[in-house]
Amino acid sequence: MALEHAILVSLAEREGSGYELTRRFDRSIGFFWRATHQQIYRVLKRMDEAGWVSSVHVPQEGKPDKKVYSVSAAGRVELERWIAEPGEPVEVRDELAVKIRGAAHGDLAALRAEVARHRDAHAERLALYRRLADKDFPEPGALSGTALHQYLVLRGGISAESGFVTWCTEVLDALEGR
Amino acid sequence: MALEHAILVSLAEREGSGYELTRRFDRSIGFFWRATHQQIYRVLKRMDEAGWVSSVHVPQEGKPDKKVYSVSAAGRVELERWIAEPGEPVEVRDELAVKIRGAAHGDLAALRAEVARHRDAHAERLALYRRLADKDFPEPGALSGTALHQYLVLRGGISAESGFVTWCTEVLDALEGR
DNA sequence: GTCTGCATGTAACTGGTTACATGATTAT
DNA sequence: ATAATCATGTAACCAGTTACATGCAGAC
Repeated sequence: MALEHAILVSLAEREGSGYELTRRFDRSIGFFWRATHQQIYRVLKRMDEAGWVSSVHVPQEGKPDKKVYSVSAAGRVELERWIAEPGEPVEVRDELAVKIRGAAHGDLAALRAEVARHRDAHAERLALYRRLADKDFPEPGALSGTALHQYLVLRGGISAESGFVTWCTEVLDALEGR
Repeated sequence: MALEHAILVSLAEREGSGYELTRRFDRSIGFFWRATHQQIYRVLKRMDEAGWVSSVHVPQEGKPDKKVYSVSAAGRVELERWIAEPGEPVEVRDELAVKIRGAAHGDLAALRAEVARHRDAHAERLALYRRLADKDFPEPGALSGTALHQYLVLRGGISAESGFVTWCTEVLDALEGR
């Protein structure tokens, strides 16, 4: 149950409305924990009831009003508790791996095309992460605090995506049957 | 919706009961698509109704009887269709990344311990995959067919787990504050 | 007598996705 | 005109987890 906590982390960095959180989950923190606006609104409501966040109604001109959420004292306690709590290491769950495993029961050419598609998608993601790292953290050695933490998470994304690209390439080579 | 297809792949390799499938999902194919027995029984029932598999009641001595499932013609068609169908590339969803991102709002020492725990778990998983690769595929260059496909999937696991280990180590170094 | 393995299931719940719904403002 | 952005939600559904339930055989 980490969406609550991902929202707490995001709101602790900066308060915001459900809509603004949705934008953030389309980028940054959402690269590592995706969520749709429906889910975010539902969970925000639950968190409000639990007292982890509080909201202020903010009227706007030319735009619809919004409800701005911020982390309460209880929310900060909960966030600290959760960060220290041991969790399960990520488990791989990869549809493509299942397809490769079943390659003998399908069309090899189609599967190769699929692997190439995944390789390209991961390469694009990797390029994006590298661009973000270069732009936002040009001097990694000098980082500390939240900027360092954000950089480290981005490094994890770069590591994961470059691993996928390498693996897809290896699979393609092996399936080419040259 | 890939559990159906993971089961089809597994049953296409060898027929088996729900219980036997559960054992397989504790190893091999389950390393890349985990499932519990409850889920497997439920999905097998649905697949039977859909005509993708057929079952035979097999009486046993000294053990409870079992229902052995095998892939039907319709199931083989469905499996081939699914393998050729484009799917979504895996998305990273990592609780640990969220915790690191929120490090400023928690206890750093506890977080370091948590990262070290994850590093150890991934290192263990990596060692297991390497052991399996050495044992089952001692001559990777000579592989073809299903054995090659199984090896390639295992290579993906090795790549992913070694990526995690490297990343955790990098994070620990950066958070040591030396 | 207690635990492990074999074997199959039901029921309740949680988390996440997809579709539907509304309505104003601004840019093309 | 039409699409995109801002803003918030409901409802139905699907997938997956946890807990509960049964019962025999064989090993320690």
